[in-house]
Amino acid sequence: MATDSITAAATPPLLRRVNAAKLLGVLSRAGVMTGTGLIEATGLTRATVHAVCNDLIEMGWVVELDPGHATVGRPSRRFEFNSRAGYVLGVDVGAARSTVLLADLRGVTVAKAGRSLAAVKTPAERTELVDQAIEEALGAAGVTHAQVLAAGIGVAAPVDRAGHILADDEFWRLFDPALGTHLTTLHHWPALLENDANLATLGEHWRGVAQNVDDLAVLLAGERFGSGLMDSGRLLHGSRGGAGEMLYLKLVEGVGTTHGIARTIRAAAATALADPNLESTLRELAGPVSAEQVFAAAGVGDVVALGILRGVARRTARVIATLGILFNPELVVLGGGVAEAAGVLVPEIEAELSGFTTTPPRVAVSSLGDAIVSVGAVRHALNYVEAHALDLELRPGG
Amino acid sequence: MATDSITAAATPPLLRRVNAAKLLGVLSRAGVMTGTGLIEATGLTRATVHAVCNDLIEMGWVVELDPGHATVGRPSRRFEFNSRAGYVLGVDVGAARSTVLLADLRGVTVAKAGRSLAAVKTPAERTELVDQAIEEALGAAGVTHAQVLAAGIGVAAPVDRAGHILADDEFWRLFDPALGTHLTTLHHWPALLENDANLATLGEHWRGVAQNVDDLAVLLAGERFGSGLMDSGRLLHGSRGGAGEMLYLKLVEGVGTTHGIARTIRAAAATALADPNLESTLRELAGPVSAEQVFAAAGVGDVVALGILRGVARRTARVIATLGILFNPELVVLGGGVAEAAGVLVPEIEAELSGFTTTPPRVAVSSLGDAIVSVGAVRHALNYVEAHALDLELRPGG
DNA sequence: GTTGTTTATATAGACTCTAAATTTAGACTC
DNA sequence: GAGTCTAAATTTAGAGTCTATATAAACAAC
Repeated sequence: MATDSITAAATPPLLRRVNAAKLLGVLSRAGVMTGTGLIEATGLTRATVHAVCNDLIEMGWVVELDPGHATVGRPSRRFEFNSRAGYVLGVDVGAARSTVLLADLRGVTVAKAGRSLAAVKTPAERTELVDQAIEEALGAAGVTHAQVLAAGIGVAAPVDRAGHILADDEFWRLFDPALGTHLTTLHHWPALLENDANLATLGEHWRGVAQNVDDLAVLLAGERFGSGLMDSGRLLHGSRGGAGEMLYLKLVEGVGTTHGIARTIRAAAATALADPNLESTLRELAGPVSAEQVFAAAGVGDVVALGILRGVARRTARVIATLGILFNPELVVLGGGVAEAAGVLVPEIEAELSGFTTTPPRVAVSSLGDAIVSVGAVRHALNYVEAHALDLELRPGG
Repeated sequence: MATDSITAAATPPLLRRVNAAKLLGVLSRAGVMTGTGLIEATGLTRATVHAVCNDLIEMGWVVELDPGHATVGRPSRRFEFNSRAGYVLGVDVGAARSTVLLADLRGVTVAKAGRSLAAVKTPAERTELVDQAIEEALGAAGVTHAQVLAAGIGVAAPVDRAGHILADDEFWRLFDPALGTHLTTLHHWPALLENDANLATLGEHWRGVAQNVDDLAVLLAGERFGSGLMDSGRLLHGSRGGAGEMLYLKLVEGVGTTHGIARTIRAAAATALADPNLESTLRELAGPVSAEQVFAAAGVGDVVALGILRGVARRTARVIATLGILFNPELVVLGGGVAEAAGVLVPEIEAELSGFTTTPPRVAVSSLGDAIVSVGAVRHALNYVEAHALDLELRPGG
């Protein structure tokens, strides 16, 4: 708004760029199209469509297939988006584990790898293990470094719009000061850092339960609450990448901490079993009770477990209520470690929500499981590739 | 993202549109520029600049001035943005009062009018009074209906991105079902509805204390808390226009209601004075104590008043903390009825905030006073005009 | 009045698109 | 198997946009 934007003047070649980008976008979503199909989809004339397609074939983004079997008339040229013109990486650098997805340009996963980070003691060790996972994924698919066009990297830290981890925050500065620069400089591709909850939001919007939902919140709810917020299809970042931070929960009645669902369940179970008068199948288990065990016990009717889950649902409803009222998303997606099991909480959560607002958001549980962040990281990288497609140089694989 | 957008193909005239829009934007911000200045600002060549300027002069958006006194060389053509090519209205339809600003295309106010809505009983009466204020402003400036290009209308209700008041909400449906359609159909200009807190945010961003701050929250804090949220220069709306709604405050410890600063102060004063043991200058006042009186008493050292304000500051800090943590704005602006007086609360609020987060937003008090919403409404209308400038037909005034 | 500087105007060339005419490739018909 | 039909590809002409360069104009200074 205030920018006097000395962006370049619009010259005739800009038209070709605009039309080429548009055609490539249409084709990448459709996969294969004929010339006539592209004419209808883009509004361009046949002459232009062919000229643009020839350009894109030259650049490597499009390949021409054998003409299809025409029923009548001259056979069409058939164009296919060259989804193997390059690859992207989606990397989730979690607290306990790093997951790497290697995907083609349509987002189809071609390799997967992971490393446990549980024993990591230094940032350098973590980076090394992440690199190992990346190399493993590339090796498994036979993809060279030069073929990778971008990598999305999810971290559990505030990341601003420029992809920088908030340096002011001492915790994260200790955590991984060099992860971003390391990955960006060591490899040939841009490493696009983003907050993990934001990537989870991109993931659900792209391939999860929030497709076609442009006003969205994703609540990572396993060990610690964190959220990603999307308004009109755009992720929020705030001034220092802190949007979605949930530390305010310590001010919310009936919530009090940012402890997530799994952690809250474990604590509640420990408290309940400390009371010798309560009878529960949970008592038969050896060692501390896990959240999964409580869900399982509730599934077979254990009264104590059901009581714990009811309390957790009510608490979670309060978390969702604050987000839902202030942001007004159409949908709140529960993700993170407990996502599948948390499905049983949804009815109770929704019932509770209606006590806080007359226009509550819908509540759903993630369908992406462990991959919620890494799938979003792939989408993040693809967004970059789509935005810069005509500027990137494609290199054929070895 | 999911849209297969059958937007029109990019044809050569699009270039002219792009360049004309850019040049007009530069000129509207600068006021008067020479051809050479426009060349530098736009990156276009002289031939193109002149061609575009001739087009814009033809359309009425630009006027050519007498050549300036050249120090050396051939005198430049001088072009001026024709800020009187049309006008916009900024209308604040508040609970108690409606304020109308009439502004030229650079946003300079050329007339002002208002009506009290205190005695209004029906929507039709309200609409009638708003219309009266509009007519008064137009009459005072000698501007005809045909010269008005757009009107921004602020209402204290959720308004979605399309400018529709949330119809589901029974309160607002009773309030003013037909205000939008009435104003749109009765006059020749588009009436662009928007939530009042959102307009306040536009206003502060444009002409208030938040200039150059693109991650911003404005907290209307007079009788009832309401907020407008801006991320990266864009207003948030949520799925049904409810973004910024603060009903969640009833779940926040130490807040409990959406009652604003003025209302909270009055209630605290009444409570304090009910205790016969407390000595205070407030006791000498006749009738119920107003918020202004408490601010005044505190200003002269009244201990009870100071205690009330301290409590209000702490409560307000909790409101700002929730917004500040979840949204991470760079700045939170306090606006509404108590804005000027609330300046004295800021130090206490900021001190309190640092107890909730290590990265609190800055806190400031609105500089726009009563006009916060109507100024934003003018900006909202101007945004529309700028976006559609080349499609609008300008009509000379009578 | 001549010179110098800056700007305005005119012309030529390049790139882009559309629109319309022409050609082509395959299927179908007799 | 030659002719016909159809849809698509290709070619050609025309219009709009920009830049770059050359030429003309207006004013100041000497």
